[in-house]
Amino acid sequence: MAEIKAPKRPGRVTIRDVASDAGVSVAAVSKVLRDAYGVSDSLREKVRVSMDKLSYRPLASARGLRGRTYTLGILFPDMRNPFFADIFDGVTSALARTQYQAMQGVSVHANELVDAMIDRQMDGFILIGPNEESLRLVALAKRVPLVLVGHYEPGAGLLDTVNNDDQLGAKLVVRHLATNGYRRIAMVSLNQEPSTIIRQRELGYRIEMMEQGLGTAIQITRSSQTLRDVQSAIRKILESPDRPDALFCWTDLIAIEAISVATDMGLSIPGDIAIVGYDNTMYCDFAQNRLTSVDQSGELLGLQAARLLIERIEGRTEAEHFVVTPRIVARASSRRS
Amino acid sequence: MAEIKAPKRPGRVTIRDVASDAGVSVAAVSKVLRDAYGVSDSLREKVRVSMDKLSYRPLASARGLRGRTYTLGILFPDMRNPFFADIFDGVTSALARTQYQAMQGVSVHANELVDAMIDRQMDGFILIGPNEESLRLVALAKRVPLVLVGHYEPGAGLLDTVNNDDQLGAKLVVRHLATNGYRRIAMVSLNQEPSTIIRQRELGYRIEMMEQGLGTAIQITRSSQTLRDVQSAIRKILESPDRPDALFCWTDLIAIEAISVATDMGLSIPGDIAIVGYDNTMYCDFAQNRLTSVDQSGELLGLQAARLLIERIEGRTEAEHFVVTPRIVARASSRRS
DNA sequence: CTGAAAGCGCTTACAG
DNA sequence: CTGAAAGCGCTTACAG
Repeated sequence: MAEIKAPKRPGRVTIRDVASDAGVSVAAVSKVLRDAYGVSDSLREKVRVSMDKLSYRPLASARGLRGRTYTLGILFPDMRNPFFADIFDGVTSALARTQYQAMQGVSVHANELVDAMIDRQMDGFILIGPNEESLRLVALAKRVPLVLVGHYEPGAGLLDTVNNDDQLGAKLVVRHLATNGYRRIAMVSLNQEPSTIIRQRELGYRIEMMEQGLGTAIQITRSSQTLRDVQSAIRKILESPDRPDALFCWTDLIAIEAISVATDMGLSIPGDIAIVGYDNTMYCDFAQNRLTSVDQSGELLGLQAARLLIERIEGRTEAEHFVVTPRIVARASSRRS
Repeated sequence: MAEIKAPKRPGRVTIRDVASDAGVSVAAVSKVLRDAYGVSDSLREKVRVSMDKLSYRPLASARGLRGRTYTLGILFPDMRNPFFADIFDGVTSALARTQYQAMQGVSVHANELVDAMIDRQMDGFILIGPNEESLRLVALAKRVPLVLVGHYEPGAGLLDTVNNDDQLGAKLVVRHLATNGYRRIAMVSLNQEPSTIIRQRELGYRIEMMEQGLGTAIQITRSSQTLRDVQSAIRKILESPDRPDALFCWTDLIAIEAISVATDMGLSIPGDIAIVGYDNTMYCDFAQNRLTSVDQSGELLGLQAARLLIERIEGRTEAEHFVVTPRIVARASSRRS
């Protein structure tokens, strides 16, 4: 008739085991766990020893029921843009010496996934290049700590943002191309409406084209991100009678596809057409691409995003907006010999 | 003096709210949630209505404390290999109509991350190309449902595996190259010890080289995955006095780097050197690569992995090992004109 | 500084 | 078929 407490999670060491091993209360162990004050050094030491001895690991979801889970959600709009790996590297290194752990999610529309992650008690979120409307993002920030990478939301005091100066980046591209003698510079952009960074790049492109006296050559083509759409959009541009002599693509992956289409059509790069990307990903350096691109330090952006998010979670209430200055990295794809 | 129950999670609708709204017990709502039997249609209906009305979402971590969290961990060894995106697409589509949600993690060594994810109550794991030793993986499978993609573990009855026939894939490559007149076919492999799929590819390469009477030309170079190491390894191969006339790279990303190095050195592809990859990722099709590769249907692998994992979680105990037959996709990088 | 008790939002036996 | 109670592993006030 003994009371039977079947351990559901076989072998899992709980806070109770640690407490009894150390000869202290459960609450004391919890305090040591959270680095809370009000524990003597000797008690802390005893608990630490027991935790090590028993290889104790706190169950995040149990902690989350009252406090934090020390889990951050990092959301990407897709898995194929190589730039995101750079950002992720930054996040990883920022988290390395903390007790926070990153879980990633991938979804074109972050909304549902964020809800699912909130159900799973994430402490906060980094949204990379979110395709959501600003209003939704601001509403979300009311519920949970939020940092946006690649989305302008200057007015909002509820959330932090991390960006490069996209307008400047686009200007640098146009300036570089104009300096190299290109005139009919077209831009390949993205047709996702809420993307504020794309709009900034378009704006920078327009402004600098005017500045360079090339206003009449302004031509923006907006395409989805699917390989099929991108290819047909680019093909259409390159087949037009008044073919541009330079193509500014909003991200490297598109630029690489543009190189492919142009090559397929027998056009020489940069003789017949210059091609420039954005993000300066590893593919730019490959000899088959030699792609001029704008470096926006993805790793730095990721690092700052993680830092800002943790600060938020730990209590900061004023918004911070981190901006890095981009620089152009010229390669053969846009240099007239 | 009224009892104050401060709602910690402001605005969160709980199972209790639903129960009182529907006029039933908390246990009844839980049963509807879990699709458990022993609930009348009318009760179920009442509960459903209340859940919708209140926009109720169960808190996964609270569920996890006793039952499941309906969360799967998908672990990748890195974020830069484009093949993993194909696998992920398959996982995503398999999960679309289920209540399971995938969270991704990225880590060269899955071990620590899996522990962190177990702390976060994931119901099971898909490990993509794990770099862990078999013993550790088997031990892990004793603790939690586990499916391996890209790792052979035939003996183990505790875990499921999903693979393409890597040995056959490598044979197809050698056969294709030999048919196209290449003789000195070298292989660029990976120096990570526990990788069973790489060993299978090496084995297939060796066997088929012998088969083709090219045994004396067998040459395997093992490199790490860092850009730097890969480039210097390939450069060394291509600069050697008895330069191979074909390079079989264990994954597309390496092959693309090989194209870069060869191009840099002024070698023509496929005239001076043929290059073949593995995985048939989207980059193979680009005109600047035109890379021959082995298609192993990443999406199908991901789909099967997700299916097997859910089956495991829901009770299957015998192991299943899914194998897809690879096929070679020939492109210009290995075709002598 | 330390600990007993209540509670987070669910699920799980167990009665009825 | 339905529900009251105990419990999952933690944290949080609150006493002492």
